[in-house]
Amino acid sequence: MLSLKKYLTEGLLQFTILLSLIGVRVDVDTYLTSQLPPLREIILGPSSAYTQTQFHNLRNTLDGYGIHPKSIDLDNYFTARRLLSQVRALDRFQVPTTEVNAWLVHRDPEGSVSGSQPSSGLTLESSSGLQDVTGPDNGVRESETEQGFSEDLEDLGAVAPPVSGDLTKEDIDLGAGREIFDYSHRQKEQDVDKDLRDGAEQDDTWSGEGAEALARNLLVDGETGESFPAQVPGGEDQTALSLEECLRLLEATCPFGENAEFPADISSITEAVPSESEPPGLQNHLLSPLLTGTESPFDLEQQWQDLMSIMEMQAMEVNTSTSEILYSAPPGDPLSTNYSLAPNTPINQNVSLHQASLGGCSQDFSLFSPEVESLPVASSSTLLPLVPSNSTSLNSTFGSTNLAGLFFPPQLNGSANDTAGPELPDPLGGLLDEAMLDEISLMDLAIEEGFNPVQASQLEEEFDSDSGLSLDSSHSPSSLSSSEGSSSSSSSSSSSSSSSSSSSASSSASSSFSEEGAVGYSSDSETLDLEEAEGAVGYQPEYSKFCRMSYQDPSQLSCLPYLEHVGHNHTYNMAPSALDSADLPPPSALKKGSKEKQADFLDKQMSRDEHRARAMKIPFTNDKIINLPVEEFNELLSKYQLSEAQLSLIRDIRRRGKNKMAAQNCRKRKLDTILNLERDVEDLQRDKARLLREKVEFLRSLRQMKQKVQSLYQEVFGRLRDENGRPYSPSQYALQYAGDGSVLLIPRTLADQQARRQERKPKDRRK
DNA sequence: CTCTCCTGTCATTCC
DNA sequence: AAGGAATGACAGGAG
Repeated sequence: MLSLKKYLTEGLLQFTILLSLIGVRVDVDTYLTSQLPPLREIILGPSSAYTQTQFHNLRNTLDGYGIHPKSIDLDNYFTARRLLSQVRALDRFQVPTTEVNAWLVHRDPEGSVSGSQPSSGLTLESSSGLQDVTGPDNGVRESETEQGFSEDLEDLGAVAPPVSGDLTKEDIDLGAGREIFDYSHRQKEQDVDKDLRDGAEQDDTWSGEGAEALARNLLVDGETGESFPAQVPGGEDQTALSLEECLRLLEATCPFGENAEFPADISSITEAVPSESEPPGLQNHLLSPLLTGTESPFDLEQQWQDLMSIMEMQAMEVNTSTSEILYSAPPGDPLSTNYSLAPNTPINQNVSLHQASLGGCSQDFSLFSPEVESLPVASSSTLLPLVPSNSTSLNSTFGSTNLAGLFFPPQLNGSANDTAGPELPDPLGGLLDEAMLDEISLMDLAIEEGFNPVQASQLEEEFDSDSGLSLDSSHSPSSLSSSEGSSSSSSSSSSSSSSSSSSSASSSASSSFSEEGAVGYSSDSETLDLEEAEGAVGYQPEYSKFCRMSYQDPSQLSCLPYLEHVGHNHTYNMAPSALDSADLPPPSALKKGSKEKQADFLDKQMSRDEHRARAMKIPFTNDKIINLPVEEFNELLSKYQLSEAQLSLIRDIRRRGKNKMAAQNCRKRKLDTILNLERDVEDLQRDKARLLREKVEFLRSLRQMKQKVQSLYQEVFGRLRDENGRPYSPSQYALQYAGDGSVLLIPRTLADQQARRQERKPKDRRK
């Protein structure tokens, strides 16, 4: 039931967004499967914030080091882990890890405010890709971390000082019988309030100590700076190729070896082919695994995926400029096969040839350039006719015309395929068919999903400008409260260490507690003085503004030892112990004047409940009322002889105080949820863009390989002679590749039938 | 004056 | 059953 509810509330929303991003059918699937854990986290809630747990138990058992299950810190932890995992999972199967990052506990809280939130909120992509994604470890969500820990000052600063007029309404809501709050009570209450204002000068506790900003957490630049030299096939050598060599090449299904001959104007086709040649050894390295089989050792895959991931992150921010590096496959990368094409490689009896193509593919990835991104849309329409035509017009001429069509630049962008396609005799049989089908499917995908790079960029803009998702976290209360959290932690944690009375794990002893416990109930005279001071000063909104949104949780603070050493106080306008001072007996040597302002501050920090409590002469602080564990709270109540009205007020104060904190936490969680979603959207957008780029590159290389195979085919076929020394007619004969790699010269009709057969298989399979 | 945002509060549900 | 967390809804203050 719980999961269902959560799913329906948070999860469904996230899932919807994710689905819309993922699209209908994506080759992303292969990646998403590997992203399952993060995806599930996204769907079911990125953090514990969406899972209700037994906080009481947890809080009581975590014994001082407990991260509040709902705390933003835990959110940070999970978010960081999730994002990191997502990054890792982008290109490989995710191996869940259980390591706990040290930054979680020991991170400098201050760095968060400037380090992470502003960047994440305003410019969600401000940092480099690697930084951005690996950032969580460093500071993506640090501010929230500390916010989650510090909630102790909520009564000190988060409350706008009330005017006494509010009391009338609230008195009715106090839960006590209305008769309790009769006019005399109310009158007295208001009088007390007034007196409090006048006497606020006695409060001398606001130190206003300037807090030191903690050393900022610097985002560690995760960029490796590694450069992976693109491996370029050196197959452009213009050497004479004998028929035997051609056949050998074809048989070896390695048409792109060094010795492969290409027509002189091949350069016009592969305009982006780098001219540099590569060492033969490397070439062999690249090709050898392709010839051996499809199996891909996991370690190799792992390395490859890691490499891809790293390079991906680098290329992400540089966009397409560096993407050519991205796909310079390391030696032996049959993994590229699995990477994207393997699911779409139904080239049944041409396995080896296909692998060779992939090898070339990986080599040709270096050809990728931004301009290519315009290719898929253009070529998709032109390549489509190839599929049916391959099987039907096999008898059409195959020769010089096709050669010309193949090797002229128009071929590259597919325009030549428009005309050449129907005429192609499909000498390559199922190979090209399948490849074409794959390509077309990819193209279709690109079209139907709007994977046009331009559209992708538009999409990004759209998301960036989405008012619903883009939040300026630098202005968000969370970032504001983060500093306060650290500051408040200093006051409360230090005092809590001194207050051994409330040493239980859930004790929320703040400074007021220990002091209060020692001092006890303040005298009436003090109260009166404070009340006088209260009436003297008007409301100053600045204070409430600076002091609001304090999500501090005293219990968490007391449970975090490292915060005890944070000697900062960012509560510039907030009296660290406003409540305490109010209850403390007035210092005898209290000077009026300078102290008066502080008293005003203090008075304005007081919430309505505090005023009420004072008016009702509640003998302990609201902080205590709210934050004490139930047992201690009841114990406290039993110590005093309290009237029914007082008890009722106390319980109301406790209830409201608890609820106030809960509301703050709730809102914070909401905000975090939105930010998480925002971040997830960014990640998915990046993934999407990356996949789009990869797809474009794959298509491009595939096309190039097809052309090369075509040219080789024609080269070989053109050199074949019958027993009379005459060339074979392309309309009557065709070369066919057998499963064992041999090449046969068969009649065209037979080739037609086989091609048709192979064409149907994938179609049926796709249904 | 209106709108928006923030915050506190209440009611309710759930654990 | 009580305590409390979570959250939607509402109101009021402030800009």
